[in-house]
Amino acid sequence: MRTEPVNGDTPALPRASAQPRYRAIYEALRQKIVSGEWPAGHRLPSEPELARTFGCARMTIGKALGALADQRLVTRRRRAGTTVSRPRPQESVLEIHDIEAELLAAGVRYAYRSLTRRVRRANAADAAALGVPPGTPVLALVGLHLADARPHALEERLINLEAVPEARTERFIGISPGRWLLQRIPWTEAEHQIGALSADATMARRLAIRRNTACLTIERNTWREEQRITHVRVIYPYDQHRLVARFRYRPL
Amino acid sequence: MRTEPVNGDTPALPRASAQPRYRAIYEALRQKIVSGEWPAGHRLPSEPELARTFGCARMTIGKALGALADQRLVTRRRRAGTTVSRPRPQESVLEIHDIEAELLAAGVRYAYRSLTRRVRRANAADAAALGVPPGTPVLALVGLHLADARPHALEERLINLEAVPEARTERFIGISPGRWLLQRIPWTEAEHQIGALSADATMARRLAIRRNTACLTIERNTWREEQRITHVRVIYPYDQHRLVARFRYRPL
DNA sequence: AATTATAATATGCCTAGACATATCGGGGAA
DNA sequence: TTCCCCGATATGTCTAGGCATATTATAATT
Repeated sequence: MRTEPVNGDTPALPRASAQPRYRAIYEALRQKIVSGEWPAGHRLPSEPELARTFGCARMTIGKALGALADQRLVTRRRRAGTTVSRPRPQESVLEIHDIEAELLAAGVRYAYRSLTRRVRRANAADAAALGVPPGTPVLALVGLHLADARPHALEERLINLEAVPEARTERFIGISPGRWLLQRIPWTEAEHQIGALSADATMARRLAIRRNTACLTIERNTWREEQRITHVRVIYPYDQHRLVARFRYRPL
Repeated sequence: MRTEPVNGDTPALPRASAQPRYRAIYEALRQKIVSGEWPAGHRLPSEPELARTFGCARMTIGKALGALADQRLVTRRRRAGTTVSRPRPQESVLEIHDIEAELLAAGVRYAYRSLTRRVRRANAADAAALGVPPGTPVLALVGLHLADARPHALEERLINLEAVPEARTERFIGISPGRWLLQRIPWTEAEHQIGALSADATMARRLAIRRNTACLTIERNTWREEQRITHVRVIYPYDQHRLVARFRYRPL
């Protein structure tokens, strides 16, 4: 297929084409699949065969097929070969962003206002939410994310002071606790729960909305290896905010 | 570092260890980062250096470093080298599953009940939701996802009949429209919006909940290449359902 | 001092060949 | 027939070496 030998015995791709070879192959194979020419269950040619067809080394084919497998477009099994997957399950991923970054990206003036701040030993509720033994020292924060000086989201946060002792004296002036934590602690695991609730009187007052307005809630737990770092619940008035995510086929 | 030569001149890893070498290297480097031994901004040794240290080929190191880069733990730039990234942004991904698969996984009896079904030419609202010109033939469906014979979620769906003409005569008995579509059409792109709303009278009746209950909504648009396939809005009573997602560091 | 060429360096991509491993099929033994 | 072993096959991983390209540091020039 390819017809441009170069110097040496292994032509190292003097391509005028801007994209690497494995990607061109990835695109070509992907096209066969999404066009329907290769339906679900169709078996692709073997790596050595494709290598002959495309005139490249087997490893290059392997890289392209590996990418297709990463995208779940094909399934690969030794001896059985590579087959087109069933249409992908109705399952996708939603990115959950840092509120501050999100607002800044939208060109809005962002601020965080701390409402309450308490250092205490974890009570039963704290212990359950944060997943630490009762009595563990925690920092409990409530604050407001402001967009152009208007309430945008309400945040209720617990920080495990055993994991982050520096937080005990931090005042969170001009920086949100989320940002502050991220500049210090890399998390290795996170759990999210998304739900809905009707605003109670306190939430309504703080967010400047009517009582019983339907709100979106996001709870997030983060770990660093085995240690719990923080638990946070963010409450968004539904009419001001929607989580949006778009998933196009990633061109690698 | 490695001390077991094999036959030939290129020992092809007769490892007793179950994991491939590039993964062991990935783990070793990752440990340095998440432990804090290599803080953000730290520059890693170059590929040739690491290859000497670990006693393997440069390509194997490249695979391990590439994996770290995929996980956003490091940043790689030519000539500049590989550096430890800033702690990852507060951003994550949430998996949105097929309702049916989700319920089955939870060991619950699942059923779909069709409530209304209309074939029509797209009115203004249809056209806006589905993103097709007004007048395009569409199939409008409303149905209920049942868990153990109790209402679990309400689904409002539009299907573009130009993209999926077979849907015109399909009755969706015993199979949900989502499932049915997925068995036919692979989608290549999807957009999700998550929001909250208060149940109106109709929703409340269909879902057997009280009016004004806060509900979670998920809207999803899917494309196949450039063509719109379907638009769906699913409404979950908040007290019956939460979206949960957990993200641990993926061991490759 | 500011700008521009140049060399060095680290990653990115590729090749050809090799051994490793899972698994599918078929043939032979119980 | 049923079970087990064994060869064939396709992918998984690895090596050693090479050219390509972006970027940075340095030297030369204006």
